[in-house]
Amino acid sequence: MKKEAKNKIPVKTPEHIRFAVLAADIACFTVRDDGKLCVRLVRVDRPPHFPGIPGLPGGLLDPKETAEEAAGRHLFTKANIRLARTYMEQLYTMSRVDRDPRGRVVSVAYLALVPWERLSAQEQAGDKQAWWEEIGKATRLAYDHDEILSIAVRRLRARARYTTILSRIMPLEFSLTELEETFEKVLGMSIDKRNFRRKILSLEVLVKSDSVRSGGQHRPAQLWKFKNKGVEEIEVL
Amino acid sequence: MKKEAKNKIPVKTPEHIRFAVLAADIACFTVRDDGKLCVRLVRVDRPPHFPGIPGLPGGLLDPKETAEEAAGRHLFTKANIRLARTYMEQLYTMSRVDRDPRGRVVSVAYLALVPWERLSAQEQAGDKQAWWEEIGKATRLAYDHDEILSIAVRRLRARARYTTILSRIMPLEFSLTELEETFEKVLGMSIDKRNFRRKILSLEVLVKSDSVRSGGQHRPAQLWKFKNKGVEEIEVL
DNA sequence: GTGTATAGTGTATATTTGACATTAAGTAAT
DNA sequence: ATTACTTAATGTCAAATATACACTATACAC
Repeated sequence: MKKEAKNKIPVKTPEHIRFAVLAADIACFTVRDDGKLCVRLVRVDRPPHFPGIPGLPGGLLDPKETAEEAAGRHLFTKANIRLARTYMEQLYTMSRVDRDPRGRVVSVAYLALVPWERLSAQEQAGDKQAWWEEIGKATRLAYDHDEILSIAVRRLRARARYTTILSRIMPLEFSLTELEETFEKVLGMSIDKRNFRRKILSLEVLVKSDSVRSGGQHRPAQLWKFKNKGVEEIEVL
Repeated sequence: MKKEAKNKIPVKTPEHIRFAVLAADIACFTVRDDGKLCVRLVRVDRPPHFPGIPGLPGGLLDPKETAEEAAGRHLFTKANIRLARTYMEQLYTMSRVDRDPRGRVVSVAYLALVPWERLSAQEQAGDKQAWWEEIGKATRLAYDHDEILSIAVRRLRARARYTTILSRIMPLEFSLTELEETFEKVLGMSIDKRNFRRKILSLEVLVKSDSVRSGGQHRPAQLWKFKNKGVEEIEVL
């Protein structure tokens, strides 16, 4: 219990005053080049409750920091993912009184997306401190991070259907097959190739790139990119 | 209204520790019997910054309380709306450092809906402390409550389109015309009567009630109710 | 019984969706 | 250069859904 002092985290809110410790946690997703939808996990080392247990990256807010800024900072310091290429939106605020065994900590959770292609070798890599974990591999996470993760996946699925949010997890240029596979991975369903192409092209959110993806021993694929960088509210599927 | 609370609120978070004051604010909507979409406002009396300025109901979290519990409590104590008949969902967490001139206060905002019909006479009433204000009457609100309100209206509109959330703002029984008018008010558009009826009935979320609404000097309307109490994820319009 | 006000209904057309199979264009091996 | 292989790219028909639009029904007040 005296770990607290060492970590400098004030873990007990006095009962009679109404301060709380604020944290930000991030569910950061990518689609790895093997096609798997993955989330960035870190080793949470807080005995006795969570000795070497995995969890989402996160940490406390500094006094002069918004929750979003803290999320970006901790995503970098804890999980080694730089914010620059990362899309982030607020997800849900977790305020259960006993969610942190050390004391009252309210956490603002964020959903983040980053294209695998835009991660550095170091960011793609995993080690004992931080790694990419395939979604669906049901690991038990520290605190209420299981719940955050499940809210994040639900939200990602919903937003994939009626916004262009997946533009923020795709590489700059991609083939229609790659885009379709990303939809299939995220939505967990298979999609008819011809119908998908007709629909996504009719939305006019894509533009042809100059280049093609050659490499395999087969016909090269035309590459496309999203017209706009933002996340647009358009019914996709 | 506890006057003592005012004095006991620590308004300045010390810079060197990472506590924050936590609050919950509520954007609570109803459709008044005159058909207007309204939000519940309260008088915020915090000179020198907000002397008698309107704002959303809200207040601080108690140490043993979730944000949602605090939202329900303050909705009652500040705005005199009982939670029992009220639907509530988390909206957004506001964490700008200077959002409260008194010091660092992070607020978890909630979206609430309540059927006008289920409000008591006292809850329907307005006085100088709390009242129903028509949406669109651009009053400037205290803190960042303008922003919360605008996020809430956007969210309500989006959710009205692909969920049955409006079931939570309708009376127990209603005519199809009344339901259509609610959609029109919330979405800010006019809807074809016949197409609306065909669509909403095809979703099979409504059941006929036994009664009709008579009263005007015209043909009485069949009344309907929602099959389920919950908010279902179905594409409505 | 006449006037009035809102409730309630149907149809034709355009658009979108869903199901489904073949040809096109490169690479590699012979 | 021919062939085998692999993924890219494309079209059509039927069904479902969306849109546009106008008249009849029923209760009440007078």
